[in-house]
Amino acid sequence: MTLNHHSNTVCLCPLDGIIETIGKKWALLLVNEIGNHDSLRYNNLLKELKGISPSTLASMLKELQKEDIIFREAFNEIPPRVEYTLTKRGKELRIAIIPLLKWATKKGNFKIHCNCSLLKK
Amino acid sequence: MTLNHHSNTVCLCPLDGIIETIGKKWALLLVNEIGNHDSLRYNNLLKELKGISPSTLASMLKELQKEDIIFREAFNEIPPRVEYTLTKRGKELRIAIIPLLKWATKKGNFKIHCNCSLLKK
DNA sequence: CAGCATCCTGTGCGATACTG
DNA sequence: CAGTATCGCACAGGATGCTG
Repeated sequence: MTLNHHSNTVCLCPLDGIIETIGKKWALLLVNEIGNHDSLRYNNLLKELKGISPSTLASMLKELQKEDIIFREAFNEIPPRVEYTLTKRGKELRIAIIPLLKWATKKGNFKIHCNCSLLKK
Repeated sequence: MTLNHHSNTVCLCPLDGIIETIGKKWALLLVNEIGNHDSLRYNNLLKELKGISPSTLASMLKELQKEDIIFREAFNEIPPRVEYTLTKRGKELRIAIIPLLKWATKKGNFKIHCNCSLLKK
């Protein structure tokens, strides 16, 4: 994806690269789910995100780690334990998408009913 | 994509469905390009969005029309003329992604250099 | 428990040629 | 000019079974 610079117009260059990650089917759901729980483990995520497959979850987790959005902490125990949390950047992302959520709720003439506390402010 | 409702947490239900469109490779670039020019024609878009193929452009245009993000106006002339503009909803989308753009510019310790006027406010 | 390896399907998307 | 039709590839992502 090639993005241009224009001083008098909006450019999307900052999104270059990150859109491929953020736009993926489970990316934001994953970020949100972890954010809602502070910390989550692999099998928890597998259950909470109904429908995601192990392989897909694993690859998304890696990708989001690489983008410094989530943090992986492994404990040397038996059985093994791994906790996923949002990084500072990940928490900021969660905030940054709120306008987009608000936009999405206004569809045509009707408004999608949603109980999200953050959308009511 | 299945999204849950939780009253005390952030939910992504509003994004259900729309993410599949917005997250696509050319979607935001297309919205932005049209927004920057007020109005654009098919072949203009083909040139401005360097690298997009005719078929991809055509399918994206259709999808964005269906989502009420862009508007297609055909003139009965020879040769044929078709103008694409942003709908009200499309213009709002363009504004709604600015926080996301700002977020994306802050990558780790360095800041992406970008000349976008809207990002400097 | 937390994944990885493997296989398989759907589809996003590019290239090119053609049409009303 | 504004697309459509056809082909082909790459990859997202599901299902299942295996491993440290």
